Parts: sequence; C-alpha cells; structure tokens
Amino acid sequence: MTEIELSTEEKILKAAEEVFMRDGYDGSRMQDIADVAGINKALLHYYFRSKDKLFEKVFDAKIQSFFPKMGEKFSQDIPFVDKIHIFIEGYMDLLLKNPYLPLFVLNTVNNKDKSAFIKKLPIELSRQVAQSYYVEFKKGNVRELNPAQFIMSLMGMCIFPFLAKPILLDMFKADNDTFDKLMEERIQELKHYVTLILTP
Amino acid sequence: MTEIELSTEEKILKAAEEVFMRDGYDGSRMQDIADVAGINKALLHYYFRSKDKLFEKVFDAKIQSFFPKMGEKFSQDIPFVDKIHIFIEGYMDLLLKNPYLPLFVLNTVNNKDKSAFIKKLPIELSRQVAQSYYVEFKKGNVRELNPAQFIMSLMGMCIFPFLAKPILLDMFKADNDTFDKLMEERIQELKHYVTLILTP
DNA sequence: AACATATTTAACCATTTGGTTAAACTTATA
DNA sequence: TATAAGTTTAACCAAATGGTTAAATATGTT
Repeated sequence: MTEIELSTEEKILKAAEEVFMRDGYDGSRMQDIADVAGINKALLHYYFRSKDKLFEKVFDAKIQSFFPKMGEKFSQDIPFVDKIHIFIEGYMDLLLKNPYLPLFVLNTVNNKDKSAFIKKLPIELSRQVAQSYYVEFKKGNVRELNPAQFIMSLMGMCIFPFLAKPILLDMFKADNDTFDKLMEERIQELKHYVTLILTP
Repeated sequence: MTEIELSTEEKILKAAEEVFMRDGYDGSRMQDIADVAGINKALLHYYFRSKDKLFEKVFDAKIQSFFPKMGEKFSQDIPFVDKIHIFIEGYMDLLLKNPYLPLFVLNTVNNKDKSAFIKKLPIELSRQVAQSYYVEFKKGNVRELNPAQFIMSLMGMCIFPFLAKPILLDMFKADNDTFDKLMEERIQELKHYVTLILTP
C-alpha cells in the first residue's frame, strides 16, 4: 500500500465530499470538514472562500465524475432494450461506488437556496433516451409507452434502494456487504423487468 | 368558506410540519416555525420543549396519517396483481397529497442523529406483501421473482418522481398542475408495468 | 543570504440559534 | 371578587457557527 501524499487542496475536497455527503449542506460544519482534512478552519477559508463556494466545487466534481460516462452509452447503434440493459449495469455500478450521491443530489435540487444547481444536471440525457425509444418504436421493436414515464420508472428502480438503504439494512438485518450483493442481484432482476415492459 | 379557529397547539404543529417538510430538520429554524404559526418562539418551547421533541411529534403524526391506510388493502382476498394495482392507486394518491413526505422520511432515516426513527416505519407491510406474493405464486398466478426486489421497484417507481420533482418541472418546463396530471397518468402506466412484470 | 510568495496557525469577531426567565395577561372557577 | 391555572410575551443567555485578521513558518528564487 503506497501512501500518496495529497495536496492540501485535495485533502480538503476529499474531506468536504465526505462530510457534505454524509450530513447534507445544512448539517455540515466547516470545523468538521477541517478536522476530517486534518487542517484548521482558517485554512479552509484560505483555499475556498466560503461554505457555499466549497459546496459548489464538491457538487460540480461529483456530477462531472458521475454523469458523462452514461451519455456515451446511448450513442451506440444497438437495440433499445440492450441500451437500457447497459444503462442499468453502468448506473447501478456507479451507485454502488457512490451510494450517498442520490440523496445528496436530490436534497440539493430540493433546497430553496440551491435550486439553481438543477442547471448543472444533464437533462439532455433523458431526451436522448426518449429519441432513441421512438426510433425503435417505429421499427416495431418495442411496446408503445410514454418514454418520460419509463425513464422515471427506470431511475426510480435503480436509485430507490440506495435512498432507503438504512431502512433496508434494518429490515433485512443486513450489513453493507449483504446490501451490495442484493444490489448485484438487482441488476439482473431489473434487466428482466425492463425486458418484460419493453418487449411487444 | 368557514374559518375554523385552530388551537395554538394545532397551529404550531401545522407550521412545524410545513417548515420541517420544506427545509429539513437541520435547515429549519424555531423562529421560522413560530413566525409561520403566528406566535413567538417562547410559546413554541412552552408547548413542545425542544426542537427535537417537536420534530418527533410532527414525524409521528405524518407517519400515522400515511401508512395505516395502506395496510388494510393487503388483507382483502383478491388476486395479488389486483392488490398491487390498488396499492399503486392509494399510494400515488397519498403522495399527490403529500409530495414532500418521501424526501422528509428518507432524510430522517439517513440522518445520523435520527436513525432510530426507522423503528417507527411499518416494515411489516413489506413482509405482508411478500407473503401475499408467495401464496399467489404457489397457485401459479404470478411469475417467479424475488418479492423484495419487486417491492423496492414498486416503491421506487411510485416515489421517485416526487423526489425529483424540481428536476422534472425544469425538464418539462411544467408547473404544479401539469406535474399532478403527469402523476395521474402515471398511475395507469405503473399498473400496466406491474401487470407485465407479474403476469406469467 | 535576502527577498518574495505561498502556506499555516491561533486568536478573534459578529451573527445566528436553541433555549430560558420572569413578568403580564386571560380565563375559569370557588 | 379573589385565586389559581393556563397562556403569551419581551428580554435575555450561552453555545455554535461562518468567517476574518495578523502574525508565524515554509518554500522557492535571485
């Protein structure tokens, strides 16, 4: 295990990500972030002027690391159902590596002071999916449905377990590993569901 | 329109519900709740000793008003698919009347200081659904699947649009009424989806 | 070495916030 | 009407919190 020395700026961003993800914007304390980063509070304000600025940096970084990967998938010239299967695999994989991200993003867009952050989300992606659906529908390869409703369902099915994770852990008396295994299983189950929904 | 004079306690609970739902626990201010209730802060502490106590009262009241109605539905002796259809109708209806509730509950159970609140949720309901599924599966009336995965999907499909509402409003350039109509439509669409998933 | 620049810290400040106190006002009841 | 109990308020308090300042310490450059 080679210890790589992070720069102070990187240490701060890493700590801020951890704390903001765990405690939310309002629940996070600058002192807390400083402690986790192993520095003091004034240094935090030296690097990132304010809590708001720091939060925006963290949010941007997470979004950038998360969504772009998804976009490419839909450019490929393969059947719509296969695209959705690939989406499910890729998305669930990202969620397994970033289990707190959904609540983080949803809280941000629902926060009265942070609703402008909606503009940072890749909403074109959903249009891409809808367009891709219609192409395939005209070919008679998929059942008739409202693509907007389908996308909401798809997202909901993928994301929900991560939002409700504490409830599920309690319900199944499970630990993190068991949860991850359940999510791995889930990938197959969801692929099955969407096939049933989409196949004419 | 007959104006009904609410008691101070009722006014406080109503205001607290509004503020906690909108701003979350950490984002809510006792002064804010007092203002909305049209009283002053000391009176708030006279009726409900602390922010924590008040929050718990609001949480309990919302949970009580929300979940019990769902339980009865599964006692009826009708086909499993019909039970799920009735669940979708009832649940979406409750969500339309309480659009902020999902984020409120999910934030609460994910909050490090509030995870004990998980115990207040009706997790037996999901066991009831699972049991109901197996009875029907033995009769060969439903496809083979993992009921836990199915329930997560069902909940996710119902809840997700309400969590992502600000994003959807922006995406569709829609207002609240349009959103509600989209959700009414969604009831039929979801009933269709679960039929496809469950029918052998 | 000398100088400038970047980094780090302890001490401090103003505001916000949950919560308290003591006094005043209502209401009902003996 | 006197008294007790419940209700309401203004003023206050201590702790927490985001943010600032000025001085100290490294680091690199000439």
